[in-house]
Amino acid sequence: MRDTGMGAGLGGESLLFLTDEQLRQGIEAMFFAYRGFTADPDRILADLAYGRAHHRAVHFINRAPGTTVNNLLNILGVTKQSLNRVLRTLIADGLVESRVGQTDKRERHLFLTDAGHALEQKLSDAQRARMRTAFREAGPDAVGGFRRVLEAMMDPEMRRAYARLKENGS
Amino acid sequence: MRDTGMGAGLGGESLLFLTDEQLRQGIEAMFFAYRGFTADPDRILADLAYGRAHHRAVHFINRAPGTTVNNLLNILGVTKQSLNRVLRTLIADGLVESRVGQTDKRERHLFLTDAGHALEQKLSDAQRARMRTAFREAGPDAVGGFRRVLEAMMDPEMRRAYARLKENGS
DNA sequence: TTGGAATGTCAACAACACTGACGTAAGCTG
DNA sequence: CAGCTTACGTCAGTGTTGTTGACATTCCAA
Repeated sequence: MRDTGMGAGLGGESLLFLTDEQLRQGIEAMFFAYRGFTADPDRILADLAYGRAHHRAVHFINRAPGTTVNNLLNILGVTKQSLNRVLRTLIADGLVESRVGQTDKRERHLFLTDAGHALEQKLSDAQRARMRTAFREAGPDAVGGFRRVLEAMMDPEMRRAYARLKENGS
Repeated sequence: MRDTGMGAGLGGESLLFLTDEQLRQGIEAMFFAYRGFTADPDRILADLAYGRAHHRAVHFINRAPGTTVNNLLNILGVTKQSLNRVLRTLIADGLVESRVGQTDKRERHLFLTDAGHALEQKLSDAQRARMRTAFREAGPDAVGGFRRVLEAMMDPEMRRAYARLKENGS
């Protein structure tokens, strides 16, 4: 509060992007964009009697193969009961394999089966296609800004999880 | 397909942001950021026995006072039955007023009451605070890119709705 | 004026989140 | 070894939010 905008050595006029109206537009942009973001996978999932929760599980198991249930729980931010319902169907349908840990036998390590990889591919192809189009349309500079704002919007804990996954993938 | 990246006169190296890995990171950034985006209002709503759907309804009624149920339906992208349940509780609790249309008596025009405005203020204060922090952290250029990418990610119909709201607010 | 389209409401159901309680197996610690 | 904790799974119950289906009201046009 009581920030007149001259604190960080920024000229007052460059703070136009912090007006309430600009912030509201950012909020609405997030809302509408997220709908587009999930629309394509949702259509695919609807035919398979799966939902968004299954998509998320498959995505992160693919991203971090061998991850434990607890780890996945923290990333997804749901209760174990909720995740368990999803994992049970994925394992029953042969998309995910759960292996007892070698060093710690209490842990279950999760892997995608071939069928699981096929679904993951199908879902992420659709989602990446939209992301690719959006990135191409907006250009490289915009993509950098996009990523910086999103990162700043995350809870600190999620920012760490996100950073860990980034290292994982590169 | 078969786009070698030289089409629009861009050098090959500036297309690094379109690699699968970059796209995956964009996807995960959206996922984690959206969680942060909704976290603060969710906390407030939990105490009031309301959910995200109530927040969305209140937000857009505030944004376009007098809007019809049908109009709100299109913006929110849910069935009228789903919206109706939410509106019913909001009206019963005295946060929203529903007035029968003058020219077309089938329509209901929606308005926030004083109590409704108070809730909207409380929710959007929290959400704007996070957005403001993120915008400030990322800087004005990043905000422009953020908005451009999000806009490109929307379904065309939602992009139009978004543009209409923007004009409305300015 | 009659029949269809548009608008909105009520009822029932499914997906997915939550809490709370409990059970089992495995690891850790005094 | 005994007792505590951790990791995972499950059962039962509840709430929000989405869905379809059926229906009433109102408007408009043939």
